[in-house]
Amino acid sequence: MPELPEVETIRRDLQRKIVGKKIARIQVCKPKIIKGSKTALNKTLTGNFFTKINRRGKLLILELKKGEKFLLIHLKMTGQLIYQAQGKVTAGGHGWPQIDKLPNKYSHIIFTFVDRSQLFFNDLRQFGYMKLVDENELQEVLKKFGIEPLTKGFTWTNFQQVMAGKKTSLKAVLLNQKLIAGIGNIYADEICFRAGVRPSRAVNKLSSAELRKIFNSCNIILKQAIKYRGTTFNDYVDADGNKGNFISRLKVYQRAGKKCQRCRRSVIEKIKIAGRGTHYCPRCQE
DNA sequence: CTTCTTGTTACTGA
DNA sequence: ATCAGTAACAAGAA
Repeated sequence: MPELPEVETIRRDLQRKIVGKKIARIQVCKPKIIKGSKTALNKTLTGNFFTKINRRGKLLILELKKGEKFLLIHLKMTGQLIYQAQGKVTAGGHGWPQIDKLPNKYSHIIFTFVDRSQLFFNDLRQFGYMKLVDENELQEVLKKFGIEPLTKGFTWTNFQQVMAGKKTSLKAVLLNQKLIAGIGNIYADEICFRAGVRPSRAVNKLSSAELRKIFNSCNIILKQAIKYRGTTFNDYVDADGNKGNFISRLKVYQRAGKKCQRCRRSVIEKIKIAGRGTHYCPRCQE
């Protein structure tokens, strides 16, 4: 699932690959992916180019020339953005092709640039979307996001303020995009493990020391995951179609029933919190 | 066949 | 106001 580290990896890839490249045409194979007017989107994008690729939480914000319009892209669970130069198979690594020949049956939107290179929006479950917005609409959307990890605003003081008085579980708070932006199910579990705190704990019952560990773990886990270009469990790939490498560093997520690598004694348990599968070590997490 | 998975929003009931 | 729980969206894996 693309969470902050995966979306950030794609953002950096696209920033390098498509900024300044003139769009020749857009094929909309699955209209429902586009929220709002399809003709307006087509008209605005064709012949235009992106000047900058930004991100807020798990949302990509592609800025168009003169900054008057923005293309929002959310990948939800199974969305992919894969860029290919004309006639080139860029995917692979170890000589094995990791993606199908594109477009495939999940390629719902296709951008073709004037140099004949292409950007494919693939989405198996079709939950992801694209939306064209103006500056005002963008600000409305951005208002709903909580503090952004790995930025200047993600301070210990702000973090404490966000957590203050929350009676709900730590897991629910970490997943709540209105409080902290960008953390999803994988990294929420990994952050709790690193902090040594059970995700089921009520936030208002956590000590200041525990909160501090959670704050530090947010920074370390997310930074590390970006360094490893994200986690591929099912569908996530970067803009070249390559898998992320963080999966080998996962300590609890998808390790239910396996021995904890830290204490080497307990077995990772899986329960449901806030409606989500939640993994933790009963010995390492209090 | 059923159940589970996940990001987000919407809705209901406490 | 605040929170928990669930349905919905879709498709595939087990």
